[in-house]
Parts: sequence; structure tokens; C-alpha cells
Amino acid sequence: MPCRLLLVDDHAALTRGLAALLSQEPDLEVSAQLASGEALLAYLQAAPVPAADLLLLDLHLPPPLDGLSLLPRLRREWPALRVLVFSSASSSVLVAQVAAAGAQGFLDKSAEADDLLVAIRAVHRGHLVFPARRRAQPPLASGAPAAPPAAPAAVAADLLLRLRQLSARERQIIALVREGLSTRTIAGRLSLSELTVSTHRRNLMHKLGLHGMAELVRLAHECGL
Amino acid sequence: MPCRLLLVDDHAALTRGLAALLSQEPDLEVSAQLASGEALLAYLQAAPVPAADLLLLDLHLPPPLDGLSLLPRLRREWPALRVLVFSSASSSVLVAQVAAAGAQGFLDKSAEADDLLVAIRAVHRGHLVFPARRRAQPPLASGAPAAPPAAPAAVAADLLLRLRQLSARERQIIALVREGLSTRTIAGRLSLSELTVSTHRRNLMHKLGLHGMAELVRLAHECGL
DNA sequence: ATAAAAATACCTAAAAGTGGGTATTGTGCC
DNA sequence: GGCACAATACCCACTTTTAGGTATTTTTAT
Repeated sequence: MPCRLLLVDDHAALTRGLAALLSQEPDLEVSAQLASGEALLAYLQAAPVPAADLLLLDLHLPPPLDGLSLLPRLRREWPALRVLVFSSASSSVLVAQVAAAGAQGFLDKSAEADDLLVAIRAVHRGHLVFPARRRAQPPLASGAPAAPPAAPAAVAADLLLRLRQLSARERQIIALVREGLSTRTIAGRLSLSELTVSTHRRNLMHKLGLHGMAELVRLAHECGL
Repeated sequence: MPCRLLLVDDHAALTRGLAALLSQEPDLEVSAQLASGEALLAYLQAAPVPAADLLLLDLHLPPPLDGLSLLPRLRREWPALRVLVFSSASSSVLVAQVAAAGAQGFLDKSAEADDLLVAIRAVHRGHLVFPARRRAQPPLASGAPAAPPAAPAAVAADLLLRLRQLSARERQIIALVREGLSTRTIAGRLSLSELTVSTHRRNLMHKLGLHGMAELVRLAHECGL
């Protein structure tokens, strides 16, 4: 299945250039180019159900809807739409914010075309693509040895990381949630208090950045537990 | 993946015979033979998570747990476990009760070995297998022309039928539920009252015999909308 | 050994969902 | 016209979940 892309950037010249570049790829197709958050929302709302697979989103958009404030809403209302943030500024704080807001990827605009293609395809396949983390804090190193020129993009992160840091009990419980079981039933199955199961479920949602059983069940299905 | 079977019947001789028969098939394996509802529940509860794929269940079990009263509980707590009821009595009422109670299939014990294998494999692959419905009521036909000797088992039914009789709106809504959206969000997306969406969701669950968002999301995923 | 993480259980208030209803408006069918 | 059905929207009573907490015990890691 081809990947249908949505390009959102306030620089029309940039989206046109990107569209030309991306359309050359046989597995990619550009569904639309939008220039603002409002246009994006209007486009998505007008579409019957799944209008596109992946959104290439600039963070710097005309007020009042910048890319970052757009993300929570996108995640809430179109959770199946993957978002690859394509920004010029790229501090580690920004990247973290973007990741926490639910985007599936972050790519610096200075990245090369090949990096962009790699990132798009990786995100489309369900991976999370974020810049490699700098080790600890790169403190005010005066004569720091030239660090290896930061790898362009590290495939897999965030969600995978989050999923990996679930405890055994939490994994067990998400597996039962996936089956459509209620808190009460799970408690019965595991011989636990409902309150305990409730706490675990709550921690799960918190760790995974989800809200509600429905999202949890969906994620459990899409990640295969 | 092979199909792991659970045989539950109070006649040990019968389960032994069945086990011998079924074990000859390369794609089937008998995980356990139990003789009562209590033994079945104990077996399922003791197992880590998915102990078996398919349960061959006799309806006539030692009190107080007959097969029919066992079904709701099985569906609630082990929804992924498919149940093929294997009963000697087979009135159309019984079949309907079994279907409504959530079993995936019903087979008369007088069925031939090949029918049993066909039914097991069909149920394992997600089909519902119930005896073909007699046309209308076969009333007290005095000299009724010999009806074609009722086809052994009709593959596919019930759930598929139920899914097919959903309205367009309901299909649209179940598709959004599948994405993990809340009632409120769906209402916003479709520009409807939350109450309306709530009603649709309620009707959906009623039509499909489900209870709760979690089960609805799960089914939507497993049926691919 | 001590610190950190995980598992367990409970509290409270607000939000959401559940399971019964009813009712109105179209639309298509006989 | 009359009938059935789908879609819409609302009521009420009840249960469940959610999102903040806190707290104890056990395990794990350093």
C-alpha cells in the first residue's frame, strides 16, 4: 500500500519542492499541501474517514495554531494519522515536546533528501523516528573532542522505548485489555483487587500517553500486545 | 499455527476417542481433556494467558455447570477462546441459545468425523459454524416431500449476518470506535450530538452482542471494521 | 545495605459509559 | 396512505472509568 502524504508548511515554495521530490518515489503520493493548521483541520474533517497516512508537519505555522499545539488534537481525533514533524529549529527540548505531544517522528529541515525518505518510510511502517539522543548532557565542554557528527535520525524510539519499559505485570494486563476485558474481569482472572488493576491500567495509559480504554485496546492491537 | 484443542465431555471414553482421532491430524493438537465445567475453569485459570485456541464443549455436563451456563462466562473472560459446542441433542432452540450465548459453532454428535474436522478448522479460522436453518417452520407436514437431507453444517453465520445488517451510520461509527476515539470526539468529527453517537454505539453493541467499549474496539479490530 | 522500582491497595471527585426507555423526522416500500 | 426502518436526540438511573492523590510491601539493582 502506498503512503499518502499530507504536507503542511507555511512556505508554499517548500511544500511544492517537497511534493515534486516525494512524488518521484513510486511508493509515496502527496494527497494535499496545506499552509496552516486551520487548513489542515478543515481538510481532515472534510474527508470521509482516512484521508492520509502520514503528515509532514512544520512547527512554525501562522498563529494561533502552531504545529506543537496542533499535535494533541491530531492525536486525539486522528490517532491513526502518523505525524512526522519537519522543523528547522531542533533543540532537544523541542524534540521531547514533539515526542510527548504524540508525533511519530522528528526531522530537522537540514536533513538530506535521503534522510527524509528514510524517515517517512520508517514512520509509515510504524516506527518512531527521532534524532539520536546526545549522551547525558553535553556540558560546556571547552575543548571537547569533535563528537561524531550526530547521526541523522535514529529509527525507533519513544513508543518502543515506552513499551519496553513496561513491567511484566503491566504487559500481562495490557494483553488482557487487548482481549476486551473489563477491569473487574481482569481482576478476577488475576486474583487481584480491582483497584490494583485500575492502578496498573492507569499507569499503563500514563506511560504510553493514552487516554481511555478505547485507545489502550487499539494500541494493544496495533502493537500486537 | 496449529490449533490447540480443549475437549470437555463427561464421558471420558468419548474424549479419549476424540483425542485419538484429532491427534492424527497434523494441524490439530489436544491440549487437555476435561470432564466438567469446574475442571475447565480451573484449567483455564491456571494457564498463563492463552491456554488453547478452541474448545470442544459438550452441553451435558455434571451439575451445577452445564455447558450452556458456562458459555456466557467463557465469552466474558476468555473471549479469544473459540467454542464449538458438540452436543447430542440439537433442537433449533438449543442451537439458537448456544449461538446467542456466544459460542462460535454447534455440531451434532451424530456428525461424521469429516464434518467435525471441517467444523473445527472453520471455527479456528474465525468462521461461525452452525447447522443450516430449516426453512421457516417444518410444520406437521403429513405427507411432506422428503426434504433434502439437511446439509451437515453451514459455514459462516450469526456474527457475519449481524455485521452485515449494520446501517451505514453504524459502520461509520464502528470504524471510528476502532480508532480508539471517544463518544465525544466521534460526535465532534461527525457533527452529531453525543447522545446520538451514544445511541448508535449502544445499538451497535446490542446488535453484536457485546458489552463495553473494550469489546467493541477489539471486535472492530479483529473483523477489520 | 540502601536506594529505586514494581506491585499491591485504597480515597475522592469528576467524567464517561451503560441499559432501559421515548420521540421526531425522513426515506423507501407495498 | 400506511408501515417499517434508519437517523437523530433526549431522559433517567446506575455503573465504570478517569485522574489526581497516598501508602505498604516486595523485588531489584547498586
